[in-house]
Amino acid sequence: MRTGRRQPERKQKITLAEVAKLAGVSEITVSRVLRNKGAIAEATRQKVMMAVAETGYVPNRLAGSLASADSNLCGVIIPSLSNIVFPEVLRGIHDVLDPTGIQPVVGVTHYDPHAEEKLVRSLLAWKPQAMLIVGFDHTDATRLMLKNSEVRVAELMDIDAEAIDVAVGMSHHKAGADTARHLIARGYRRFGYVGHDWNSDRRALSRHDGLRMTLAENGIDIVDEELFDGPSSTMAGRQSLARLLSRMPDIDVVVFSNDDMAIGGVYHCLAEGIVLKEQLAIFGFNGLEIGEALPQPLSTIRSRRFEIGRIAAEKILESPERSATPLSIDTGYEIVSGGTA
Amino acid sequence: MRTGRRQPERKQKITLAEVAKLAGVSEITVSRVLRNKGAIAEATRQKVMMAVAETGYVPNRLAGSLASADSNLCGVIIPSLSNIVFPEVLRGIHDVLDPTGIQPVVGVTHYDPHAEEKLVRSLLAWKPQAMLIVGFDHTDATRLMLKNSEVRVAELMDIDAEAIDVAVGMSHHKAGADTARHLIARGYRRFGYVGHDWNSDRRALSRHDGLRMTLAENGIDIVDEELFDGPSSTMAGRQSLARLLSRMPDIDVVVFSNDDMAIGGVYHCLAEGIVLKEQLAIFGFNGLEIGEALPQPLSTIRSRRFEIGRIAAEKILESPERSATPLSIDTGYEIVSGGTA
DNA sequence: GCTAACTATGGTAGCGCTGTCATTTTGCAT
DNA sequence: ATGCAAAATGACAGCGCTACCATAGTTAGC
Repeated sequence: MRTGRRQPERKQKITLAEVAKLAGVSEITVSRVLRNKGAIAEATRQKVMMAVAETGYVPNRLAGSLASADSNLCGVIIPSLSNIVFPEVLRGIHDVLDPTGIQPVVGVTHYDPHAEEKLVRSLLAWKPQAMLIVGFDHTDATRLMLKNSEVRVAELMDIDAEAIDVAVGMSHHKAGADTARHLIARGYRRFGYVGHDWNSDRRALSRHDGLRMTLAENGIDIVDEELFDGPSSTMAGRQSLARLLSRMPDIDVVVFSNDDMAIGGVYHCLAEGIVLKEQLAIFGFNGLEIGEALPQPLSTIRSRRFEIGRIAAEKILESPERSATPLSIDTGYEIVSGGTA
Repeated sequence: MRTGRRQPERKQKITLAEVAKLAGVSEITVSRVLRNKGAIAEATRQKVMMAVAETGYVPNRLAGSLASADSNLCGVIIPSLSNIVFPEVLRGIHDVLDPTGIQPVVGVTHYDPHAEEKLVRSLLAWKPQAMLIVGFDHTDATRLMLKNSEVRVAELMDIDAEAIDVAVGMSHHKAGADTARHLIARGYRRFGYVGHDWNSDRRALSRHDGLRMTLAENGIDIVDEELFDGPSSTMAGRQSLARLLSRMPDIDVVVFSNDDMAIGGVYHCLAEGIVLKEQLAIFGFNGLEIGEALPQPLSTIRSRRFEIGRIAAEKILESPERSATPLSIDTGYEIVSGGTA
């Protein structure tokens, strides 16, 4: 007897064959019923559905995908789950994938390009329908794998570099520049900056560069900067602003690397009785809901995170073929005047 | 000629066979090298690795998992991506899965048990190693599928019901009760409540029940409640508190359904010049970082979201077999006295 | 020198599906 | 009846891997 050669005690799994036998039809017919493919007589469909219900059959997508060379999986790679912005992008992606039945497999890099490389490698092994990946900050190997993989690739959040296939996002450099222009127009001249770890968050660095360059073009220097060595957080923003002000009390506006940090700055002012805008202006980045609800809504730039996810997913699903030339989609942003600057 | 029968122009994919031919060994040897399985001579390993590098071979996990009946995929089902708490749980899960190479496939239910059912069905089709799912609020069909699936199942966040396999979380009912006791001990007697949509967030309802019951045991009624018909948000909290106070100005403490809402309440007080704690006390739930950084740190209950994810994932990986009797792990919580109550 | 016990490698048969093509059955105009 | 297209169904091979078993080469023990 050679049957049942492997895993002698393998769980007596229900397969198409059993369902087919019970329904008195062939396997392929069951398969067709389950996939709504091809013409099926109503009576047959019912017989099959009953057999499916009776057996509690659960199809094996591993087998199905292998046979049809079409996995219904989609790789999503984000840098972090600690910050609400990436889950928001994920949400946009999810909203588009959900009705199509494509399932996201999520990887988190912790801002480490080598971790990203490993992730890309192992996600590609699932023959995904597409790969959605945050940023341009890849290793050469990663870029090569993605290029060779023939799957659609979307790079998210940023459009300041050449895409592999499609990039969906905004120019962070330009956002930094616009921040400078906006604040100069409002009369601020003595700029401070409070940021977090640039090594991980390249986009924050990009904004800072845009800010600094445009200020410089207008003959303005950043008076002082305080960089927190770690991920952004409200507490880090609060403490960093305190340190900055103790060194340089006569700054009149502080640009923060993002809203988390900026809200911390607002909290510092509230705690110290510093009158926002009059004594000190604060400007963030992201446009989080929690900044909007502040007594004085946070002045910031609202990025369109949900849309970035949504549009990227849509673009990628549009066609299984990569576009001939890399495409870059600018989702733009909005300057929120707010009440703190 | 029957070869290349399907997808005549199918991408000339590199398979184990090509690598094997190039390396001058058999397929199985390549497979073993790649999986570090069985004894391989160093010279052979090198030959194989060179062939792999040369061809840019990417293994096909669909085939591998099908053959070995072992998918390395893990289903994760959460209600929402809009609230930071679920990404935090995801992070805990991710931290454990990452080193094992198991990849999470994420589904989002939007608090809809039928959406959850569909997700469970389609995730089970991937023959996942385990399923991690938030809450107990399943349809009968969902519960049945999970029970029959033979995969390990962890239900997260809550332990107030019987688990299918393992539950990891805390008692929300008890947290509500402890909130009541804590606030009574601090001398508060005129209680208000501000909440959000209970139909979706059953755990918030559970906390409310615990609060109300324990207050009642102490002869205290909730004076007035304001329920926002939608998901929790800072803005909703702010506006709801305003409405509550306009009806009932002489309340001395308001319990919020969670920190997002409570922080909105704090903002309202800051905006209206209501002195926190003295004129009005505010109490939240979750223990978000952003509440901690407030000028007066938010009084709240800190749930251990990251740990819930971590412990659940660890428990599930411990053994591929389900425990004989359902297990319930209480990760507890911590009352944060804070500065607002 | 000869068996025992490894170590290293290969042959082969599926895993559970689906694509292709062939075949049978039906509907309907003639 | 008759013919013919369309509708239903089925047979079969194979997707790319890995488990199982077999075999060849290598060392050790006595």
